[in-house]
Amino acid sequence: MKSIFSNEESSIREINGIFKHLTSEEAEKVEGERIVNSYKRSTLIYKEGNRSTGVYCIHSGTIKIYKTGFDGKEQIIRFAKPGEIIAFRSVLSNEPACTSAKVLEDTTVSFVPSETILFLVRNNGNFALDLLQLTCRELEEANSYLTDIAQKTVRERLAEVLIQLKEKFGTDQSGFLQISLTREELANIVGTATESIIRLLSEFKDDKLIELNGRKISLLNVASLTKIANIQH
Amino acid sequence: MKSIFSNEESSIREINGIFKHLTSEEAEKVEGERIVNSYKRSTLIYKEGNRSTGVYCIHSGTIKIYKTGFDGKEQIIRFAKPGEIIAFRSVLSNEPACTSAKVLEDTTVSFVPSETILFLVRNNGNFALDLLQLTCRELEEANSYLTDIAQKTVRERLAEVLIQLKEKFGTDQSGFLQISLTREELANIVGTATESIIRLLSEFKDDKLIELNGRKISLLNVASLTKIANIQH
DNA sequence: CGGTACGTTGAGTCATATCAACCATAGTGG
DNA sequence: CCACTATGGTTGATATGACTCAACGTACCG
Repeated sequence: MKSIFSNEESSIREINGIFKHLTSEEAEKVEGERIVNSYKRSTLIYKEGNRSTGVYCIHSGTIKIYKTGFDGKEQIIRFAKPGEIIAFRSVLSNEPACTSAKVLEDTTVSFVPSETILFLVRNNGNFALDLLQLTCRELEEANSYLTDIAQKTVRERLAEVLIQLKEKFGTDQSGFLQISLTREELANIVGTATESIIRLLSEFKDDKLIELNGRKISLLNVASLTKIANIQH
Repeated sequence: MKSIFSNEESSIREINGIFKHLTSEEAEKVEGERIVNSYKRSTLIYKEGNRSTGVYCIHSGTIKIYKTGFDGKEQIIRFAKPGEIIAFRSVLSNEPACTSAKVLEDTTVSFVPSETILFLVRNNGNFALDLLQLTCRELEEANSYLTDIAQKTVRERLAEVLIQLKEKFGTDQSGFLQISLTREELANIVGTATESIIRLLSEFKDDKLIELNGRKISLLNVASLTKIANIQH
């Protein structure tokens, strides 16, 4: 496991794939302009409606990105983990943030100012292309999940979300997902009520598809879950 | 109203805003490489799973972009009208298309090969930035609609969709929306069953919120519809 | 020790999906 | 010119998934 220190000392090009095509001078410029910060669990990094003054490259920890719906209910859009960047949409489109970001697991980030990012986009075509691919990937995921929410049942979506969480965060030695979410947060990903999540998790548990230990979840039968989720390949 | 001919003859920079920052030489390059095509209603322009070899800039007509869900049901992601481009996601990320595009109203498009687009991204930072803003705008819309589908009722979403259609396509002299959709297509935007759309449209009609004439829809009381839609500003 | 946040369960309700029947229209082919 | 078929629209009856509300348990924290 890398310490925060080793991350701070390593080059920005290694920390975050998005910077892989920077020239040495560009990388040095970013090194000089980035600001490393640490945030504790529950810290709000940025808030819907505010302008972003830069992007955050995540060194360590986990962050949830969510939108607040009409009645204040949050819809989790995605999670960000080490190697990913957040707030780039607001920076690139020069508009207020349309999501909020809150720390799930204590995190260390590099803040890179908007002007630096925009400078790089204008001056390094490969960097621009990498960013475009990043936004396009997110766009694809958003459209795909849109279709799922519109067409699948809550049960199917929960199975799918569990599988995605496993793919994204992996498992510890005991097989438990390496992400800890409240039932309410799970509900806010799937797009349902907390009680529905609780009942479905119990069902999955009774059916020996998963194992539960407080907030820890282990997938016992991915094949069956995949079938339940109706995942297309 | 512009004729197809005048569109073909006008500069690509005027036809599509995305090209507004091209240099004269770049614009000329695009002029030389684009291929103008016309498609009749119901033509499939590209299909989910296939690779795109370029983007399509729409001169005239309307196109629906949709994903096919697990059981074959289509989810309409967006509509494209003159001045917009389609298939850029697949081109930029160099992946198979994750949506299909079908002609709703006879259309004329300029096909611009992938290599041309990628060349421009790499060589013109402002073009890259414009494309980034375009993808970011779509990303925002996708996330926003994701939240709506997850949290709002069908009734709320239908009201919202009707308002969005009015904003995007406008109305004719009689006040009818300038887009003609089947009940099934409406259902495939809102993410519900055809029968539900029919019933809700009748309700709205009974409540004097809309007027119906076959597929033609006129919004009589946008204020009430906005309230029903719970649209946040 | 009281407070707060989270988790769980049961009961009742409602919005929406599903199923089925039917009508209208238009295009097709013999 | 007429059956034939396909497509789209409508309505009613019924089923049910999921939400809401309410009560209660648990655990941690100051």
